[in-house]
Amino acid sequence: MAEFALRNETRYGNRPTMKDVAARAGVGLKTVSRVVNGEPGVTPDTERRVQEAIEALGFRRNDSARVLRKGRTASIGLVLEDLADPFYGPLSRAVEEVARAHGALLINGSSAEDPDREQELVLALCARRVDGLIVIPAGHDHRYLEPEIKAGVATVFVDRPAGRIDADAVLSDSYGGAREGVAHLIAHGHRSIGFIGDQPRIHTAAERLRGYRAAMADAGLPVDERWVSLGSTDPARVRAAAEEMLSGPEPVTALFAGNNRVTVTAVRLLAGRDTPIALVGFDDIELADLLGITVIAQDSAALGRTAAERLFRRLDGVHEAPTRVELSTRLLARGSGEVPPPGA
Amino acid sequence: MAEFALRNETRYGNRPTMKDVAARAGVGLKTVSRVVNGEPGVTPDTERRVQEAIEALGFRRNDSARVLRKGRTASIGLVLEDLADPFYGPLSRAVEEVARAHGALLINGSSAEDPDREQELVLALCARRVDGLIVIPAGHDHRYLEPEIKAGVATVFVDRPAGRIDADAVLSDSYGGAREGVAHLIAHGHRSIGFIGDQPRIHTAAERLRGYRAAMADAGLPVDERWVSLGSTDPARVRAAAEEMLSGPEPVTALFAGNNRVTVTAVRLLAGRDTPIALVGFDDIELADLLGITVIAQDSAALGRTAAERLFRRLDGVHEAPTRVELSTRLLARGSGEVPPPGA
DNA sequence: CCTGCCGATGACAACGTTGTCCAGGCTCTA
DNA sequence: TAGAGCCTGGACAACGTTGTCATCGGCAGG
Repeated sequence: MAEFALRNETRYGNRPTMKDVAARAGVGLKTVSRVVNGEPGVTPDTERRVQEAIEALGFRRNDSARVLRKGRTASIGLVLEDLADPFYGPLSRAVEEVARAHGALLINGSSAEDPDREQELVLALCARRVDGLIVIPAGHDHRYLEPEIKAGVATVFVDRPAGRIDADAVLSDSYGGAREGVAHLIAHGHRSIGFIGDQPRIHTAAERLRGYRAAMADAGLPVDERWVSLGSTDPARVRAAAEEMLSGPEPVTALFAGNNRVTVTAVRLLAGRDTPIALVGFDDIELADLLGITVIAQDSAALGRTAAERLFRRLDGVHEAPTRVELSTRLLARGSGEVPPPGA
Repeated sequence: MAEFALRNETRYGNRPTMKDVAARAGVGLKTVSRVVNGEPGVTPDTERRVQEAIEALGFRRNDSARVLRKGRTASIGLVLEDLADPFYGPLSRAVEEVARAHGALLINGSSAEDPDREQELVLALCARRVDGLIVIPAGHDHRYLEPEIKAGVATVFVDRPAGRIDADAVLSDSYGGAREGVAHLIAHGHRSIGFIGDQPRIHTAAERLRGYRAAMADAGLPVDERWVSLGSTDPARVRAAAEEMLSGPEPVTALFAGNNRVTVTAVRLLAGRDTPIALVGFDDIELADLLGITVIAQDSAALGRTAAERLFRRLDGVHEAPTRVELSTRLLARGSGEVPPPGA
């Protein structure tokens, strides 16, 4: 496990300190501190002299020292899976918005869906003494966080629950959403429906598959196991899986895509075919309205906002048992999900 | 200007320190430090005892104190305009990737295109003593950064140059890209081409407009000022501007969209019309291939990577004059830009 | 057996800030 | 006019870590 090591070759280019400012202004150290922090008890004249010295020296308070002294860093950590995934943009932005409202900075990093990297990142953030953590977990065992949580690091999991510890979680209703989406396809006459999802160890992928099975069972439809494919969301894999379901003796007439990456690949694939295949995807996609893609939309901004608000509530000292919140999803019918099966 | 204030109500839940570990292991403070940092000169037996104490207490080194002592924070700041804009996802991810390779963490925030907020954020990051800064500037006067840069905070601007100071910048060739895109439309027979862009005070917007004018001039075509509209990228404004250009006595037969947000709105608008209008947009968009949108693509990941690499080169002590790098763009012809004018 | 050396270990100061507490000078009142 | 009380300003310790330097014990060589 690589280390986030500090280098010790160089030091700051000798930044001025409060001591320097004090010397220049001809006042005591603590007086400078008072001025910098807007504390009362400084004559206007003294304050002016100090301000001038600050200006002249280009002094900027060293928050590292401040943090060391005060114990709080006014920063929170956000660990997500991939900054470049459009799903996380609004989420991350919502978190930042809330953090800003609470005067906190955001430190973030991506786990790239690798549990080791997630742990490495989280612990690096804890070493920085972030006040709180928002984590989209990649791993399934978060017991390594126990000492941190006990020590007071507020922690909220988003999009997927924590593994083997009891912690706050803010999720989308993957099960319900998938169930609704598949039921939608069934309602339009489909009886053989394929499901292509992410790796089964990912909680949302498993939940969505569960929703698929539930919808099929609700309708009394059997599920041929060749219709179900979980695995990486690599386009080649998804494409191969879809092609297999669409060919053979008993091809599916509709596809349910387990997340946005799968949906994109499916759309590309289906665009190249002559017979129309129905498609419903989990997650909304930009321009999906123009392409007429029916999706189960989750509100990723609300996910982030809810998680961040919960985090700050905890930081404000609210003590309650960890809770799990599930935000509901919305079916957006745009055409691709309303295609009837051939011959219907 | 709001302050990123530390709260002082509570302290950490009393985390164990090296002193505690030392006491428990029955060794000196410095020995613990040595073990934690993997320094040589510790007997295997002593090391084991210390490790056990660390484990038992759940000790985690306090990097704030470490930073205070060592002078380097091993973190860099990234200030961008909007985390939710898909253009910045890959950029931000690329920066993170490079930072990670150098063992640094990323602290980031959005300016929301507001110069005051940009300054506030940048200075908050400087107070945290980030080692370096990557900034997508919203403002046009960055003299406030001079003391910081002088004090050794490496700074690289991305996407837009710095204002009123001499600093590194990594840009896309907005001028050349727009010129190529407009020339492409001209080559397909268009003579009246509309340009809809972002606010003129934004450098890239101005450069792209300059490219537009250059291409028109190259072809000896006059520019009717009603064909040019700069302003907010709010969909309503863009829509209104486009509709005005497309109606009236002398409607344009093609549109050049100044950035991804404008392109999206334009695509929506044009999708609702019966007569085809040619469109070229600056910035690529996901699924643009399926929609057949011709774009001038910039490599936002390369932008971020290049900037971050430059930053770390400076942090590694390389001293050279600030430079400006311009990355070239690529025209991706997908259909919408190859539509001929009506009657051609 | 003594000297010198080396490797392991710990004592101590310093990093830059803030909280506590005290000193000195002022005003106000009895 | 003296004492009480207030306001301003500064000295000092502490936060948790790391760099410097001294110490201690053992071991090899004389």
